[in-house]
Amino acid sequence: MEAPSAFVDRLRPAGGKRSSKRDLIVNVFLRQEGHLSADDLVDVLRREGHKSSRATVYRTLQWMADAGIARKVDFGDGRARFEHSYGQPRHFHLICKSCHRSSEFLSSDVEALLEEIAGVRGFELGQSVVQIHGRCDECRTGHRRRGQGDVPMERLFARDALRIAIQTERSGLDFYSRAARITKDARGRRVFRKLAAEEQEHLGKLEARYAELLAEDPDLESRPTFLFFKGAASGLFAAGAEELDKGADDRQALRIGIRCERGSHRFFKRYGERFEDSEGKRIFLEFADEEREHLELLIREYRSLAARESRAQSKAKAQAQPESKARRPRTASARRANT
Amino acid sequence: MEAPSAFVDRLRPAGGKRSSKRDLIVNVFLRQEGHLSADDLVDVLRREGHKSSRATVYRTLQWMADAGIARKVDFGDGRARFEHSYGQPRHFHLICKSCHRSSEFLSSDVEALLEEIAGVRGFELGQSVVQIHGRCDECRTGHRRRGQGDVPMERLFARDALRIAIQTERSGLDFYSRAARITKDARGRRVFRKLAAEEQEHLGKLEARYAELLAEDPDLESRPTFLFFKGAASGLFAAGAEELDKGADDRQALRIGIRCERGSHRFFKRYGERFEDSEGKRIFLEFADEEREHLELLIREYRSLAARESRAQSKAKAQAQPESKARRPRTASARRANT
DNA sequence: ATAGATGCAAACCCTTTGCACATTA
DNA sequence: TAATGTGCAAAGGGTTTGCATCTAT
Repeated sequence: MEAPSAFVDRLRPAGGKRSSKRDLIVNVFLRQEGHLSADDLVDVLRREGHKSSRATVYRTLQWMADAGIARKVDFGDGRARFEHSYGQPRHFHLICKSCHRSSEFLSSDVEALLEEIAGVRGFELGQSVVQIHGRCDECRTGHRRRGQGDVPMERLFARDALRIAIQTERSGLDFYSRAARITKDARGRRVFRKLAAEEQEHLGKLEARYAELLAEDPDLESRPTFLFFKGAASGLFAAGAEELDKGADDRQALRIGIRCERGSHRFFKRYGERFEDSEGKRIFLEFADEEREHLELLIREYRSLAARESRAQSKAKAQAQPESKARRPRTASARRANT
Repeated sequence: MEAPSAFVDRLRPAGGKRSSKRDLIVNVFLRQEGHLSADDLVDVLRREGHKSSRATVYRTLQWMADAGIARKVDFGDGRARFEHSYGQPRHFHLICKSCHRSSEFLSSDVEALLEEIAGVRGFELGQSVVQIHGRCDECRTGHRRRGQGDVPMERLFARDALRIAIQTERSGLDFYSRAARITKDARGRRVFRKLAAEEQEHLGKLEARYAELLAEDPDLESRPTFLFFKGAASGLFAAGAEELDKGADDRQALRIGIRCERGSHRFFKRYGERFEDSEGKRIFLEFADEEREHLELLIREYRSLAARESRAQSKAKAQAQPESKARRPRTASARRANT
């Protein structure tokens, strides 16, 4: 969000010389919110006391689009509009045909479907356009809602990413608490407790960051959802917890945990990578990292438990050589878990 | 698909007088496939030996759009294109930025997500635009694939609707066969057998229609998927069958069946209603109707079974008055099923 | 000094409109 | 006859371009 000029400097070598006029236009453009047409931008410049010819503005907008600073969007009203892409994840649009304003949203679910469709059709996916045309809340009801254009999209993205992460963390915490409760093996119990504690701690951090975000902008919480995210990973842990409740031994509990963490890790990694540079992306990728660590821990523990059991088993066998068969409850259940 | 002129006649009163020129332009337009710009249409007319001024063509295209004969689409290249909407469900586009051709697809899953998003944002949903911009298969690989523009979209729609219906029907058949096998009550077994037979019969009809479609156009099967339909109802019956395998008594089997049919009915009704007039729509709605009938039959049977059981129970109670407790296996399991 | 940026006006492209004329109801 | 469609050319709006002029490297 900060240092847009540095950002632009990085992009500058993309083509051409530095020039005070272009710098000016770029900076003014980056200060604007929403979707500007070329003429809108000319007006803003004029209002700020600078005069530039349309041609230059058009050329600069083209230059920004090429450099990746701006994105051209077409709302079908005959004129091209531009939005800056600095720190803004690619997003889709809701366009009110009545007041002609537009708001943004993002849906990984939609993106995933489009990706899949493109794949099936043998299409190399470029940019996708998703526009919902209709009448906005205000135009329908006549009531003015909390403003929409004021909050930087990145903040909304971070808010929603945090919400999803928190929800997932909560499910994870619940899962590990239950797992710790039902695990008989002392070491395994310790591992689950540790993971529960970590989830707890991370949850605390996420909630603190969430509170911080809200403090920076008290209106933030009441704004409409920006990031739609249906196939959330929280469901995985919830399902895992349900499985635990149906009765699971230590090994199964570990297996379920491994499955959940693996899914969760994939999920956040995948979606984190999909988004553009922003706090939301960072949250998802950090999350993915943490889940990976948990995953590795669980796998180590699973191996250790298996090794200990097999040692215990051969020991029991050796002791019970004269007897017909030693009971091997853990091994039996593990075999069941394998199917 | 047939009688487009009748279709146009119905639309005609929408405004204005009949005129030979307009008729001509409309008819020529309706004969074209794909997405025509105004100038494309002028060219086609000229090639067929008719001369019309651009102005008239523009006015006629506008008129067709107003009348609902044509839809204006904007691929972002500065010119408006038109596609005829007669018998064509609303659809989305894949646009090749290399060869500038475009193909269509339809995804109920995407539509459902957009609907949901619009709802959350308080948007009254109008038309949605979904465009996947990228490079098409041919442009990427250089290989020419089976042609894409030749098959009327409606036929693809019907093909895919049939495929989905057939898949669902198969799952349903499997479910009812299993249910019939495990049901102890003779009447209930008969009901399941009847339903299985009906599914079998309907399946046969659908497969016949599918074969017919393929016979009408042998290339049809090899064309890429047009209708993407993920949350298919077939999953419901498969899950139901799985539940049956885990052990279910007669009552539970009926309950599961009711749940599946209800879901299936809702599903096909909902999606059938979403599409525009076409064979695909008809298939879905017919399907929904059939599922509704099955649903009603199952519910009747469930009530009948419950009544018979309760009669048997009170009779047993009366007979066994002196004894300590009569065994009531069905009632006990029914109680379990309730939770 | 020279490649590149700017400003102006003209050109461009797609589309709509004004107006005289032709057609239809 | 009154209302509507058609053709032509002109105007519109958004955008690009040619060219002379500046300005950074």
